[in-house]
Amino acid sequence: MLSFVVYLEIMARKKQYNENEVIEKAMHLFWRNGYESTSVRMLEKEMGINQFSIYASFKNKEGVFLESIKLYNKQIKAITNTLENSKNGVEGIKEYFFDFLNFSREGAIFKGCLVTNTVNEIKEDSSPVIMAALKRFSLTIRELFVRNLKQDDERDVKEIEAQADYLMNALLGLSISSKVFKEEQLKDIIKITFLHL
Amino acid sequence: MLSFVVYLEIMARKKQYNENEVIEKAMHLFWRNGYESTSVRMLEKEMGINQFSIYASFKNKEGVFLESIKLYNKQIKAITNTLENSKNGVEGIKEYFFDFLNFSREGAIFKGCLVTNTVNEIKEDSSPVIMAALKRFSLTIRELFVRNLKQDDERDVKEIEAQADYLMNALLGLSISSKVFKEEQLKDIIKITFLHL
DNA sequence: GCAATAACTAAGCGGTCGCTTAGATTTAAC
DNA sequence: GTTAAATCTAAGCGACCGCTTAGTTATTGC
Repeated sequence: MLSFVVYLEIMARKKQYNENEVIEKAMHLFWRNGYESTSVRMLEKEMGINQFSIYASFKNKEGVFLESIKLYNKQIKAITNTLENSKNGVEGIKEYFFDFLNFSREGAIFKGCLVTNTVNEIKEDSSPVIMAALKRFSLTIRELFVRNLKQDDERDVKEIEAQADYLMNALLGLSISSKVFKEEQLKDIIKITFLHL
Repeated sequence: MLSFVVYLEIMARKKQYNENEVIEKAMHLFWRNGYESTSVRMLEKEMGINQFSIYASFKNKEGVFLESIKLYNKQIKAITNTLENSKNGVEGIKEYFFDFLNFSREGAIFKGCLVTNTVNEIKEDSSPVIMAALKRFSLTIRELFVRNLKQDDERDVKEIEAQADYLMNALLGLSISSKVFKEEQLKDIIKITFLHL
């Protein structure tokens, strides 16, 4: 405890990097490459700092990734907020789908969803902490869908739950499709997805 | 050339395993674990043969995987044939979705689609041969969807193409969803997917 | 039985992985 | 200027990766 106070009082050499800035770079690398196939050596180069600094700041590779998801969450909040504040039911969800497409775009190519990409790659029992964080993220989105579906009051609870699952399925699919299909196709997919809701 | 004749005439020790049998085991391992995180040591144990034998029979790890896809194709042919022979348009595709769910089941858990799982994991430029095989597979399925959609003659070509993309998106989603959602939810997702087609 | 040959076992190759450590360098307090 | 502490660089740790090779074993034709 005392050592903590001492730590605060005596400052030695300053960090030569900003932790938020280097995480931003790490996040984009994970986003493009996935978790497993992003090595610490690659992170080193992309973040512009030595391995020692990576481990000093974020404990381990998993720590870097968890911070990357936090940042991802923060950035995607711009569009989830729009959804959260929308009062136009299904139409609001549809807009979220289009917003997500834009969000996942990097120039002409689509990177999909960082979370979905990683869920597909990670084994539950080898990375339980990461898996838990990813599931938490997905559930949040699904709850937003449920909330918006309730705004159109002709639906009963059971129907809403099933439709939320249907929408999650479409969104998960979109995360893969966006790497294969062209933009025009993706937009048409979204249109058809919402035709009968 | 002559050496080939000699090779046929003089048989030495016999292989102590059946190549088809060991590929079946390899395929299921890849299906459960994905390509990258299935190591040759794991294949060794699962296939019940030494690394030397693996490389002698299939050249390398990629070769084992390509043979696994071939087998996967052969096995899934049971349900794609049903789709190919169906004459009831959209209804036939819907049945394919349900058939696929059953096909991807291993007891209580769903393993998704071997092809989709791997597409998600592989980087195009690091495994171009595998990627090409996977894309070929996906296109075949999509073409079957188009064929069946044409059977209901009220659609024009442009609509059919868009609907085929929509269905592929749903199927890709299902491959992920099946690892997260319960069976009852998955079936409801399929039902809603086909509501308005 | 004997020589030839293919299939086996097991050890090991170079390379990369996530992560740690030894030692030099920068900062701050006195 | 001296000392203490945090941060840097760079080398290296053990483990695992895909793959190969040396040497043994089983099967064949004669």
